[in-house]
Amino acid sequence: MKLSDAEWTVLEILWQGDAFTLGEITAALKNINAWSSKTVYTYLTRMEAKGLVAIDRSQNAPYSAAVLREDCVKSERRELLNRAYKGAAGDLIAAFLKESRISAEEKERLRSLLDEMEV
Amino acid sequence: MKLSDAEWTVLEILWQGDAFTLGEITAALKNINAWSSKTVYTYLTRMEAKGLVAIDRSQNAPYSAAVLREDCVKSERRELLNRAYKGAAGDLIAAFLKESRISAEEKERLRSLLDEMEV
DNA sequence: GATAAAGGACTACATTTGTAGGAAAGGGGA
DNA sequence: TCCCCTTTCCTACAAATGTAGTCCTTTATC
Repeated sequence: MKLSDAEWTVLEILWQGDAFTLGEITAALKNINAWSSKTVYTYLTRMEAKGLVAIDRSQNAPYSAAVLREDCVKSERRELLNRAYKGAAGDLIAAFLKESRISAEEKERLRSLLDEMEV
Repeated sequence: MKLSDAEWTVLEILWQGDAFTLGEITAALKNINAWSSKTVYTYLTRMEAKGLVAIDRSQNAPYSAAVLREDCVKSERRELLNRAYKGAAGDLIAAFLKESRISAEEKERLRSLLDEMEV
């Protein structure tokens, strides 16, 4: 499932807790997008239809995420890897290494990861 | 600039050469998407309006990419890094390392990159 | 010179996404 | 009990995207 920016934004809120009311979600989004609660509601119901959000209409905090953040992140990783690097993870990793400033501890961590990997 | 799947597909063709005719592009896409040449033409002109494609109507091979692949790849990298990792490149790289099988040579290459990086 | 094939310009139409407005219903307090 | 605020549901409407069709012109070909 490919998420739009708006969908990703909504899910980021939902991933921060268990279940929310419309008001809570709208309030949490205030700092990011000044969406009307109507707009937020539209997103939530459309995302329910896509299986991204669960709505339990019997609860007073009906809204929750229906997908795991880790799964979404993984599919974004796959998307980048295949689209831009045709699966060549080494190149991708090298590109990230080159353009990011990584702390010494991070470097150590990555080195250990490399060591631990079976070939 | 955020590219849709279709736009990316078209650009992948254009990046393979200098300038193309509509027929060449349509033919090259045959294996991937069986788009009518009309559809391809629509994409090309819309992408011209967005500055993604250059059309030199005085040439017989009028179509070429107006953006560099490397720039598009870079912006996809940024997108993933910020969206899914909030800029934490170390985590992102670790995730790619963990889920990809990387050859011994690649591992060496990455190790060297780590060594070369100034902190 | 007539014709077919390819390309260009314009138009079309459905779907998805962004962004709400309005009407109705439910719940909580004066 | 009545009113107000929030929530729901339904509807709307523009822009972007996916996917062509039509009609006209150019060009190569017989």
